[in-house]
Amino acid sequence: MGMETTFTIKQVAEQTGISEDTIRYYEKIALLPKIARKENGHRMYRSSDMQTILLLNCLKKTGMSLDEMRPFLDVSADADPAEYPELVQMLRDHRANIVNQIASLQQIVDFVDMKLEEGKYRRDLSQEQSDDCTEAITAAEKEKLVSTVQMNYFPMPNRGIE
Amino acid sequence: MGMETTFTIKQVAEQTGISEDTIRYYEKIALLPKIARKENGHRMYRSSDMQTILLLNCLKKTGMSLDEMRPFLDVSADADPAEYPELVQMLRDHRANIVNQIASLQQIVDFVDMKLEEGKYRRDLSQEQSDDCTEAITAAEKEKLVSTVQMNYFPMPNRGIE
DNA sequence: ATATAACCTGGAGTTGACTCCAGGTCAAGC
DNA sequence: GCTTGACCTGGAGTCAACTCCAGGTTATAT
Repeated sequence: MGMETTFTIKQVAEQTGISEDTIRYYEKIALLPKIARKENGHRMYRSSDMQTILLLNCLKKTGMSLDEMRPFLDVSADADPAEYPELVQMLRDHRANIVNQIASLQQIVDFVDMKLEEGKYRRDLSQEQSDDCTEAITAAEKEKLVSTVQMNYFPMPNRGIE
Repeated sequence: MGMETTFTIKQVAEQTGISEDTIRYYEKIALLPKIARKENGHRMYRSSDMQTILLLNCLKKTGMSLDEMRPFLDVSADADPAEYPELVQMLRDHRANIVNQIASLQQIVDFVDMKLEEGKYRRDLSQEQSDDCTEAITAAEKEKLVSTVQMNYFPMPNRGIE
């Protein structure tokens, strides 16, 4: 019968790179659901639990606090999101923030790449779009006599560090 | 002669939304350079200082620790980056992380949007690309019987919440 | 039989990033 | 002359997010 494969906490820790203590901590503060136990009391993680842990870690890296993550998990778990329209708005807002942040980071990277190549810089369209971040970087860069650069995304530039 | 306009700490706090205490703290831990003083000892911020503060705030929002920000500030300040190739690599790495993160967030948002529209979902190419984050989400979503979705960036979807 | 290893719990300790406070200076207004 | 407000300093306090630990159980290996 459908015996789902499960993992020990050690395995989960190894595979996710997150410490056992932290994983237990996430359960303690209810970021993870109650994990099922074996007869001996040891936790048995299902792969969906592991995915949730990875998701937490990912959201954390985007600067989200553990508390802020709860709604994300709710939507992922309850699967009934039409009930929470403001939650969806939160998701959208957070994405918008991240979009702005990456734009800013992209500019920093472009800036650095540019300096490496000394002189070879391309200037293109400067789109509208406003967030403290983008402003911060464009303005900071202007101080160094570099104008706004185009933002390009997925194709990692990899321009010669030669 | 070139009298640059300066700002009081209060003004900087108001304009950046960051508290005076925090601004002083950043100087204390040398994330900001020594800020010039007036005769009476009060700090005089130049607009480049303000931009640096905004940059710090922006990087913070992307989940970077204050310590990790230091190299970014060095490159921005010293303007001599060919000396630090591993620093450039750091920048690239961080950007790559963020790119992956936004891809993941995009998928979450798409997922939620999809659920709102109940049934109308588009499935496109699923690119390669690997990061715990993207894996976490795609796998988590598969659990809910939703397949990988295409990532689209700047045009905010804004599909009817109707 | 016993040691080793993987797990458990509750709670204390640590770290990073602020945030608050007491006590003091200085300049302007009443 | 005195109060008010904006600033200063050093240091203590707070909060989130871990991280560590002591003391205990159970399963496997020698």
